[in-house]
Amino acid sequence: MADMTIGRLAEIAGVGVETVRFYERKGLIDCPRRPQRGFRIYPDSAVGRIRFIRQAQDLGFTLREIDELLSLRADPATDCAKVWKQATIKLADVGDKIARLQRIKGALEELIAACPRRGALRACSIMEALGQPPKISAPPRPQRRRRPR
Amino acid sequence: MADMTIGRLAEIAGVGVETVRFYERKGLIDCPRRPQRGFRIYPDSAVGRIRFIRQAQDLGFTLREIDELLSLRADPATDCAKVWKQATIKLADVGDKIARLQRIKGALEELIAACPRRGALRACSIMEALGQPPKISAPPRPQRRRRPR
DNA sequence: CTTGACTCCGTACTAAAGTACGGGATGTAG
DNA sequence: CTACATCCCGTACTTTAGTACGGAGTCAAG
Repeated sequence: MADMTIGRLAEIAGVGVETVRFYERKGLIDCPRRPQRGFRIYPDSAVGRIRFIRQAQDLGFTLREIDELLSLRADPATDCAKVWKQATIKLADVGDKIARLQRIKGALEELIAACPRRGALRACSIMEALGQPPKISAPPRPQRRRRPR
Repeated sequence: MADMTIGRLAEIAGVGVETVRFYERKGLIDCPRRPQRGFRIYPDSAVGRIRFIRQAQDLGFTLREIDELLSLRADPATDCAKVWKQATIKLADVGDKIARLQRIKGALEELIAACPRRGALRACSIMEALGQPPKISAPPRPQRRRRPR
């Protein structure tokens, strides 16, 4: 099984047809459009690509970040040092996410263990496990904060 | 230092004032509005709350999910078994996220290790580490897929 | 050669999560 | 007491990530 139409691709990858076209517009999947009559024909590797995108999204990466992630394996013409740097940054990012998820996990486990499974709930907050100041220690009031995301 | 106005809270928590009001509207932070003249006054615990929300968001939880997460520590009147169930579900979810992030991490480490830091790039894709079929094995073509998210 | 499923493209709409705006009230430092 | 920073509320705008729609072209089975 190789080479499929957009509908089939969308189906096995578990997304809508429009989503595939959307990702194409965003440059997240290389556009194939073998125009034997205008129809897009995809290699089955496209399935993995789309699955990767969904997974990464579920892990908190934006499409932009996923694009960065994907372009790490891009054309061999790129400067390798640049790629290395990008990968290193992403690695730190991922490590950080893991650490924080592990804190949540620990807190959840504690919560679950502490729960007698009947009666009222003891004081056990997941919140305790997080919310510690990272490093933003209140700059000297630069009037009207602005924080994009 | 306890009890602050919305502006101060927003500042230390590292968000905009509007965001705080937005979270209040969404029921993510309990509305304090001690109306000694309409102004909202927050206890400093609100800082942790907001930080928690941002962290969780960064880890791929939606505000709705965060609400679920937070309501686990809610009022002691709730049935404990219900809370336990919710927590267990979330725990599985978190474990899953961690596993997948670890796969990405491994792939990134490999990529970094394989990169000689100069010259052209060897064939090394992060994509390899993911994209394996979860379980959706193409249902018998139920005509016109539909997949919300 | 018709019919029904599938594709094309562009445009428009939606939902989530904020951000910005504007006009009015309030509180506090000088 | 007056300025000026903050606060109030509601409404409107923005970005991200899709979804939906509609009219037309296309392909394959009967």
